[in-house]
This record gives sequence, C-alpha cells and structure tokens, in this order.
Amino acid sequence: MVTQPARPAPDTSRRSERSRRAIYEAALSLVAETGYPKTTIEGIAARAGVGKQTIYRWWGSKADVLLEAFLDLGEQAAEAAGHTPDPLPDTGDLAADLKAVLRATVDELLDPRFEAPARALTAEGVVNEPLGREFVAKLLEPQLQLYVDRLRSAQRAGQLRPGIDPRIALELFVSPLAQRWLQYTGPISYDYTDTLVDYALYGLAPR
Amino acid sequence: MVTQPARPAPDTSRRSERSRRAIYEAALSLVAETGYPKTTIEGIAARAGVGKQTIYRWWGSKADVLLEAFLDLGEQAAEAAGHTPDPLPDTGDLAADLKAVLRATVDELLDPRFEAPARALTAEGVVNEPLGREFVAKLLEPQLQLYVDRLRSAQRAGQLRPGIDPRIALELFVSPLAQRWLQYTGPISYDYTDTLVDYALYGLAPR
Amino acid sequence: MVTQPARPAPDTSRRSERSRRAIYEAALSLVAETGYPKTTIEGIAARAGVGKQTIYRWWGSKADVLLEAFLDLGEQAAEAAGHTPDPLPDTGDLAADLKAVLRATVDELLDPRFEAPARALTAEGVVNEPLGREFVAKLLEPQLQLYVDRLRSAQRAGQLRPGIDPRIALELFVSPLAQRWLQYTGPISYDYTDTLVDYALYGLAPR
Amino acid sequence: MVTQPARPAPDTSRRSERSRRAIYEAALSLVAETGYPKTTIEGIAARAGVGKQTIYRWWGSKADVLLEAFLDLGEQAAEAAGHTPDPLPDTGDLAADLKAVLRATVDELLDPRFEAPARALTAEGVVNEPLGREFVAKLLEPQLQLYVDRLRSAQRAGQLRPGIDPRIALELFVSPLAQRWLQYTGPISYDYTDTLVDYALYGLAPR
DNA sequence: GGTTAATCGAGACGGTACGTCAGGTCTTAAC
DNA sequence: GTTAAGACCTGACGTACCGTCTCGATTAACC
Repeated sequence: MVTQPARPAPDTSRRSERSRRAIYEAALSLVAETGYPKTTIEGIAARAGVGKQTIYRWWGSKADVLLEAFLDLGEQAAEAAGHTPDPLPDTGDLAADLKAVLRATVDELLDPRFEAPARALTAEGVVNEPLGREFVAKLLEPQLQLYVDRLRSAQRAGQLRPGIDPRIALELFVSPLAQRWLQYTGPISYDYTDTLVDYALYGLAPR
Repeated sequence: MVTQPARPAPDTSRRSERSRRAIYEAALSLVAETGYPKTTIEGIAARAGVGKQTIYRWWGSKADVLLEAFLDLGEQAAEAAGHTPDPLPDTGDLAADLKAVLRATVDELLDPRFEAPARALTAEGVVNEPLGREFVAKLLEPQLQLYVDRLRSAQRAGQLRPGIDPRIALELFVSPLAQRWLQYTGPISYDYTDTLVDYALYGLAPR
Repeated sequence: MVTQPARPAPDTSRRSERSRRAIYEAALSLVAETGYPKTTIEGIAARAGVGKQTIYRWWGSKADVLLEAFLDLGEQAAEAAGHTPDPLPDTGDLAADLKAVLRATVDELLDPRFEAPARALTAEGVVNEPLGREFVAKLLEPQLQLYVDRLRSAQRAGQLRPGIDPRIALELFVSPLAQRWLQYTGPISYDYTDTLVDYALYGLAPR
Repeated sequence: MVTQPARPAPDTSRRSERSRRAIYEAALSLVAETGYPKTTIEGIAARAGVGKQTIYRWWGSKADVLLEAFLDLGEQAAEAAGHTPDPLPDTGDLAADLKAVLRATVDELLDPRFEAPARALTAEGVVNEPLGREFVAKLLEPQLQLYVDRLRSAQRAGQLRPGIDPRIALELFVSPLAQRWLQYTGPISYDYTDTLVDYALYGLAPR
C-alpha cells in the first residue's frame, strides 16, 4: 500500500466486491477519457455509483485507486491468457527473440486502453516516490525479470558475454524505448527497436 | 509556447522584469520545498509579492511558469559559465569522454536544486504532450545534440562503426540513466554509468 | 424566494442549523460594523466559521442572506414578545393612537441595530426589483396592514370619512417619515410625526 | 463635492471637455443598460474611450461620476427648456395645480431614461449619507422648494390654513408617491396622485 | 510659434472578492 | 457495519475590477 491509513482498518470481509469493480472501471475509463489530472475522486464515485467515503475508506489517494485498478487490469488479462506471466520466447536466437518481444511492447505502448493509465501512473510515480517504487515493484520489475531470465539463458548458451550483468544489459534496449515513449524524444517503430537490439548486442565500436 | 492565450497579447515592452524574476524564484523554491502538486499559483504569487493576475497575464498554467523558470535557470547558469553550452570533451578517447560526461550528469541529477523542478516538469510532460514536447525541444534535445556531435567526431576518427546512427546510439547509455533516475528502477552511480558506456560501445554478445 | 437556483435543490432536512444561525449573526453584525457594500460573502463565511460554499448552497446572493437574516431578527423579536404581531392600540382616540405608534417607529428607525440592515436592504431593493418586492411583501406590508386595520376601525367609529381608502390614507403620515429617514430630506422627531398626523387627519385646507 | 481628493487638485483649465461629456454619456447609458452594480469604472472608461486615470483624476467614485452625469442631464434639459426651472403653475386653484404637477411627475418617474440613474443614485444615497445629502441638496430640495413657494402663495390666497408649515405639508402628497416608486409598495397612477391631493388638502377626518 | 508641463489613452501592477470546484471528514438512513 | 448520499469546512481555481502607477503622445497655456 502506498498510503497506510492510520484509522482502524475496515473489515475486509464485509467489503462490497460490486463497488470495488465499479470503482476500478470508473477510474480507468475516466482517466482514458479526460486524463489523469481532470479525473477526480468525486467523478469516480459518481460514475461508479458509489459514495465518496467508500473510496476514502479503502484507498488513500487517487493514485492508489488508479494503481490498483491498473494492476487489476493486468491480472484480468493474465487470467484470460492462462494465469501465469509467460516467460520470453527462447528459440535459441537471442536477437530474434528480443526483437519479437520489443515489437509486442511497441504495440502495447500504442494501445490507447493501456496508454492513458500507464502514463498517468508513471507521471505520478516520477514525482511521488513511494508510489513510483510500488509501481515499479508490482508492475515493471516483474516484466524486467523476464528479460533477466532470457539473458541468463543466452549467457549459458554462449550468446552473451559471461561477465555481462543481465539486469543492466536489458536496459540498453528497454530504456531507450521507454524514454521515447514517455518523453516524446523520438518516434517508436519496429525498425527502431530492431536497431536497438542490434546496437546493444554487437556494440557501437568497430569489432 | 505551450499555451496560446486567445486574449490580446499584453504589451511585452511594459513588462515588469522585477516581477518576472520574483516569480521564477518563487516557483522554483516552492517546488523544491513542497513539491509540484502542492505548489499553487496563489502560493507563487504570494511569495513573489505579485498579484495573481500578473501570473495569469503572462503564463497559461503552473507548468508554463515552472518551465520558463527552469529554462531561465539554465540560461543563467550558462551565462555564468561563459554563455555557450560547451561541447562534450574530445580527448580522442571516446569511452573516457562519455564516462566523464555521464558522471557529471549523475552529479547533476542528484543536485536537489535541479532535481525537484526537473522531476516536476518531466512528470507533467509525460501526461501533457505539448509541454512534454516543448520541454524536450528546449532542454533535452540540445543536450542530446552534443552527444550526437561527439559521436560523429568519433565516427570520423574510426572509433565508432560507420553505419551507426548517433542519435540512436546515444540512447544506449543516456536512456538507462534517465529511466533509473525517473522511475527508481535502480541505483545511480559512477560505476553504473561506466558500465553502461562499456556495454554500449563493445556490445553484449561475445566478440 | 428572490433567487431560484437552477441546480438541484439541496436536502433541507440535513441542513446545519448551527451554520444558518452563525451566518445570520455574521451578516447582521458585519453590515452594522462596516456597511453593506464592504460586507462580503467571504467575510460573512469567515466570521461565521463556515465555508463559502455553505452560503452559496443555500442563498443566491449577499442580499438574500441579509434579507433572511433580517426577517429572522424580526421573527425572533416577535417570538420573544409573544409571537403575534400586536395590532395597533385602539383607545378610541385615533390621533393619539397614531401619534404613539409613529413615535415608536421613530425610535426604531434611530436604533443602530435596526438601521444598518434596514437601510442596506431598502437600498438594494430600490435597484433590485424582485428583492424589493419580497422585502415589502414580507416586512413592510404586514406592518402597513396594521394601520389599515386601525383605520377601518376608526371608520366604523365615525372618526374617519367613510369614502377614504385606508391603504392610501396611511401613506399620508407613514411615507413622509419613511422618506425623511431614507433620503435625509429632513430631521425626524416626535414633533414632526405628531404634526404629520394632525395635518393628515384634519387636512391642509381651511375647514 | 462628495469626495475631496487630498491630492493636488488637477488643473481644471486644461481639462478635456470631450472626455468629460463622453464619460457622462457612458455612465448614464451603462447604468440604463446593465444596472448600477454591474456598471464599473473600467466599463465607463472603455465605453468613453478614456483612460481609467482620467476618471480617477476628476471624480472620487462611481457614485460621484453618476451624480454629476445625472445633474448634467438635468441642466441640459433645463437649458433646452429655457434655462430656469419653471415655478409651479398658479391658476388660483391649488388642488388642480398640484394634481397637474404630480401627474407630470408620474410621467417622469416612469420614463426609462430617467428611472435607471435616479433609482441608482437614490439607492446609493440611502446607504451613503454624504452622497445622499448631496443628491437631496442639488436635486430634490430645489424641486421641493417650488412646492413650498406654491403653498405659500395658496396661504396668502386663503386656500391653505395659515398655521400650516409648507415644507411639511408638501410631504403629504409628495412622499407617498416617492415611496410607491422607490419601494414598489403600490401602483402609481393619475388617480392615485389625484386622491393624494384630495386627502391631503381636505383631511381624513370627517369635517 | 516654439517650449513646456499637465492631461490624455493605454494598460501593467499589487490586490480583494467573486463564484466554482474538489478535497477529505462527518453524519444520516437504508440495508 | 458497510453502504450511498451528501452537507460540511477548507482552500485553490481563474476572472473581474479596484485604485495606483508608469508610459509615450497630444495639447493647451505661456513665453
């Protein structure tokens, strides 16, 4: 939890599942429609057909609500897709596997249903450290771990120099994509991510 | 300009320089002290000893004020340091030069006077595309251009493969640092940036 | 009601009686102390220890607030004095009765607690017809009706010409006093009101 | 003058007659169109094509401007009509003369060009004693003096009891009309004013 | 007729209050 | 005991005017 309410924790067992779901949906749709700053707790409560207090009872802030709603969105997607986050593909060809995964990421980043809340939460996290850390821990880091796993496998297969730290290595192609998406520092395309993988694997200096 | 006020543009020649400076200082100090969301236009006006309307006359939003204040901060620093943004060092050793510059960047990112407004503006830009683009165009891109210049020079010197696109290449070491700083995805240190340069220049795959 | 707010009427049953009373008192005291134009809604809210919105929720304007406060003042006085507005005295001597009542009115007009809000509301009503009409209907006309009743009684007793319209007749002594008070067209005294009654009852022309 | 500005009196000889007239017209038309409270000094200046300071240089308040504008209106009307305020007609029949004059007053009170500023100034005067007194001294009292003169003439002709004070007597028919107009306490008509004259001259009590 | 000083139109300035919106707390009635 | 509803106090929003001030540019009085 980002915010630990000091008040006596309400009784979770009596919580209305109906309200919880309605709040998630209201929060996500409002952020998508009007943007994060114009999304208000009152607005979420109204659209969800819920009293304001019901939100304040269970969450500490607008950011908290949205974070949980977004996590829930991911869990629902995972459930639909077979419940466990799939590991990265491992065909033996590291470059090809990375390019494929990054191309999928490009698609996701440009999906409007994903983009609005993801941007909103990232922005909030930049300026609100606890939320930022929670966002990373619950959402980003698990994803990055999949890259770490794939890179380690590549290391065992001799496709990656043994001394390389996979946690840092992955940033060479993930972070540039993230920055372009977040900060509008450049266009995002399959070509671009393919190039990133090539540069990162084979280096910039002449061989 | 991020915001084009529809009303007839006020007369710039009669603008109070005193007020402008006071507003910059108030905005920067308030953001540093209380954070961006708790910084209000009323607060800036009060601390600057200025009427609210004087802010609304010249800027369209809190973000606009802070962006200009931050740009001004940079210009003042540049002026103090001899007026032109220095090109990156070019000792002939590309790796060493990049490591030195990134170490300096690390220092800057951790300087509290810089950090608060930079985070605030970046966060706002993530969620507010016009402002984000202006932030990049006026602040980030000029910095990145220096890397492009240095990398081209390295290309001419045969220290960089000829086919490499410098604008993409620089992201291999700049973006990871940016992401760690922005999203708290990992610690920032000289070691880390040195490693980034090594990985990027010599690649991850066995040579 | 002077102002019918278009928005959904708030729930009267949950209204805070405490706030309502505090607002009345604040409004009356501020008008008495600083005058009507310098009395602001913000000032009333602050002195009443109330949010501005609580005022805007229940009233449409400063004038509305003051009118209700003033009506309430009258009701409270009436309650203290036995709840029904006393009819005018009827000793059988019309001239004496009218003189006595007008002398009491003179005293009231010069009472500072009454004067400030009464002037303020009258002035507002001169320029704001709906409020003026409501002021008259709720405050002035009930008072004048007492004169009508007394004059009718005098008519039955043969002390007033039968053809006389009491509603007009009463204006002969009431309006001059009102005008002197409102417009500073002349001094106000017992002598003056006594004279008015004499002139009005017995006429200006030689008998 | 209602307000004596403490600052060094500006040089009257260099005053712009053009601006003065334009300000009068702007003030009167704005009050007629939008009402006194919504009439602002900025609005008057804008419509008059005049700097705000030009108003503040010569007048102390919105009320001052309007009062002078209204006085000027009267002077212009007087000038057009032969320059001296005509005395009341004196045909020898007091009742008829008074009825005629009051009928003319009824017409004037209902003339929209006159009504808006007259109401505005009266209302302001109710709540702003100095302005009220000036309004009376410069506008109302001169008019009432004409009644005094006519009543004295009637006294000499034996049509009015000798002991009657004309200054008070006139109020018996003037004040009721004034109150009905100002406070909406009743309709205004020729019948009504005729009745007032009859009641006042011949009294209410049986003869 | 040229000089000069005050007035002029304009409008930026530091302020105050406006009326609105949302935040977060609290109370009430229904379930 | 949680819920929907919503009144409450608080405080920021962005706007409108206030009355003061500073600018050139007239413009009228005086030399």
